[in-house]
Amino acid sequence: MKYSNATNYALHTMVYLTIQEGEKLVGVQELADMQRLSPTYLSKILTKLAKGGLIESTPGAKGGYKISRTKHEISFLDVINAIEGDTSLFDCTLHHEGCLIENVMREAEENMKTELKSKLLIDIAREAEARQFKGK
Amino acid sequence: MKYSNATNYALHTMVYLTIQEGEKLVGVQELADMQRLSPTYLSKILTKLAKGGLIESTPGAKGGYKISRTKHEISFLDVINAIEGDTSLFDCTLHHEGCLIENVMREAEENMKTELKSKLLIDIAREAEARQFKGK
DNA sequence: ACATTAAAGACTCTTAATGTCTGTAATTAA
DNA sequence: TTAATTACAGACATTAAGAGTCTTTAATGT
Ligand code: SF4
Ligand code: SF4
Repeated sequence: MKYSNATNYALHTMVYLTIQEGEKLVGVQELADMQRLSPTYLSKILTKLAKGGLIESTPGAKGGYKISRTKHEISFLDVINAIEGDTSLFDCTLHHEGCLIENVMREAEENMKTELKSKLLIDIAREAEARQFKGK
Repeated sequence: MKYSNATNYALHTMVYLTIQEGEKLVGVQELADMQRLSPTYLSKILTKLAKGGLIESTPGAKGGYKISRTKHEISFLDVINAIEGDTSLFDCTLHHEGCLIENVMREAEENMKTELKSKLLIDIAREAEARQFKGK
């Protein structure tokens, strides 16, 4: 029970794209080099992010990816959901009416997700930039 | 990224054992029937719970399982950890100094876990009994 | 036209989860 | 002492998901 590596790659990618300035397009090659991944593999992850509306892609020469226009609202949860899907961690298919076990699990998971929803990429990106500026 | 079925089985088993009265021993056969599982498979799960100190086993004829003496302190988190291990959900092996991504993920996970730690089996068991009593 | 780039899909490989089967050791009952 | 019952351990098979590669297609700019 772990988050997939793909989620990790997606988060790195998203932070990287968030930091980019202006409308500059970044190709999958650059993103893959940064994380030492195969471009084709990362490509699938990027497609998921694009389908989730978190990034925008431009095909063709000089094409690439850039962060979505909703840049300032994208949370960690958004990224995770785009990759992992937004299914519940605890999946009892039976769903008995008013199940106490499900209630506990769901509530706990909810606590995690509200936290992930409150953390925005833009904040992390700013913090990362600030550190770099301080030379730390 | 889901909790394993084993965790589900473990939770049901633990609630069931918590509800048992006195020191009555319950065999794996009964526990397996209850959940419509193969006894041998459930046996492995029970062994994990026993190793985790959540239940106590007695071998031999008339043997079986009963809830641990720490009955009143066992939380959902205890059960989950006994089955899934207590590793982190987000496993970046690199662990860069002061990583912002890890910080966010760890904090969110912590929120879930504190919730799971606060929920005790005994409370769920009591609630379940109360419902039964009310005929609901 | 040609080079570049994202997108899609088929495919393989690896790993973890799920589950079965068989045998062993401990305990009780006869 | 023997037999039945039960937990425990380990080998094994099956399945499902994740991780990753390769090839082809479509879109875009030069
Ligand atoms: S009681 Fe809850 S967890 Fe158990 S089978 Fe029913 S719905 Fe699932
Ligand atoms: S920055 Fe954080 S998440 Fe990324 S590789 Fe380093 S430790 Fe892992």
